[in-house]
Amino acid sequence: MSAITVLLVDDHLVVRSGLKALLGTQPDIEVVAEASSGEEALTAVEEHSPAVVVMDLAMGTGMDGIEAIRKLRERNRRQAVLVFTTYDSDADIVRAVDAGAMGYLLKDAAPEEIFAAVRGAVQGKSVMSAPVASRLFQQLRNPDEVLTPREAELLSLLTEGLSNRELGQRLFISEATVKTHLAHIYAKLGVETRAAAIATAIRREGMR
Amino acid sequence: MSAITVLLVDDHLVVRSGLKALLGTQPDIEVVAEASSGEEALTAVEEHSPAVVVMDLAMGTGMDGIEAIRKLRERNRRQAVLVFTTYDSDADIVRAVDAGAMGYLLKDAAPEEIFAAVRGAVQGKSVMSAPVASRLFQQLRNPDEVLTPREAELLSLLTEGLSNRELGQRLFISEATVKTHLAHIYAKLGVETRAAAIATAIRREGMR
DNA sequence: GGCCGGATCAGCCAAAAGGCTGAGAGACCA
DNA sequence: TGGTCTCTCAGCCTTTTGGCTGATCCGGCC
Repeated sequence: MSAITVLLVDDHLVVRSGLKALLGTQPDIEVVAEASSGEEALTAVEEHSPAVVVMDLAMGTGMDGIEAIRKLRERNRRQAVLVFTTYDSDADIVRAVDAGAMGYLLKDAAPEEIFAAVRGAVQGKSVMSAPVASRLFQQLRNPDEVLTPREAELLSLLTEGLSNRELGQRLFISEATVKTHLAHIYAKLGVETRAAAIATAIRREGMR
Repeated sequence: MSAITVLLVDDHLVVRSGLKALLGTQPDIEVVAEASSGEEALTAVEEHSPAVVVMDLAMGTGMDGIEAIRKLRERNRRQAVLVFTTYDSDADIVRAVDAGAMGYLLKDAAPEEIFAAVRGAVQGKSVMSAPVASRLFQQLRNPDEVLTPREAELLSLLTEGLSNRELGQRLFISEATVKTHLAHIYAKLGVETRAAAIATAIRREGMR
């Protein structure tokens, strides 16, 4: 039986070669190509038809990882894609899964975990790192922590550094209403100050 | 003549093995040890006395890279340390250089650049990636806008959402001093509130 | 029709943050 | 030696923010 063919996509050469070395230790896995951007990934898939694409979400320039996943899946709905990235941001996880990723691994994952994810991906299995999974579970268990559209709008403006007065003016609501919304947002995010809310929002949702 | 001995410090296994593979292609460079945390790095240096320590700043748990550099340099002022990290944040650069780093490389650096930095470090030369260098130049042109190491440290903690009291406790200074530093930071960043400072810092510095 | 969640607003009070001035200690440099 | 920079701290005052309670309005939904 032939080995599982893999395409690596990451804009960092050292990460690619590290992952290649790691996967190379497995006789049933073979890295057949590498790409350093979303664009390159698309052409590399055309050329090599890898069984699995292992992709970083953060690409320095051009198309980002999410967009690349979406395009890959548009062209071939059977294409297995694994996300292999540094940060476990709620927003990124949701967006990646939505775009069609089969699994979501963090870069500090154990080698065995990575091997298992690659093998699982070709069988259509979904594999994700424990921290990622726990985040998703928490979202499912606690729908109370989901922001309403208006709250999300406020939070987004909050991360631009606006004061309550400015928020009110921008949204055509009174300062009192702003404060009410903020109180709800703080409760849902589990913080007590606007500074912590901003920090949490940016780190958790990938806002910037 | 013997090879340049190197200790790799990064909490991501794939990055370590990638870097090791890359450096292994050079006959005059030898990776003699690896560490996945600041604590491990300290003991590994004791044991192997590497000529150069190549270190990521962002360590998942425990001592961060900056702290590790400081401790290494306290024990041996001749220890060459190269920072090898993902983001070119102003604050991190200033703090790393202040802590005693000899060079500052980004993870997407070209292999030749990395080799040159390692070779330069043992001779006491300072090497940095082009984007990092340009940031420093810009700072030199506008010295009024350059944060002092202490201010950068505060700003970094600020982006974690801490209150003035918490900042004081964390840094072992009074709340009054915290407020003084913050006032200076706001002036240099051109903002008026901590929320805006956090937003600016994160967007401008790539902090997270 | 009644219930509920989301969005809107008000008032009151305590805590936190910010603006301002002034000042001492230590390092570094000309 | 004197000047400059950084870090440290204090007091005073105003503005902003956050916690709490209670209230109205509207659109879906059973």
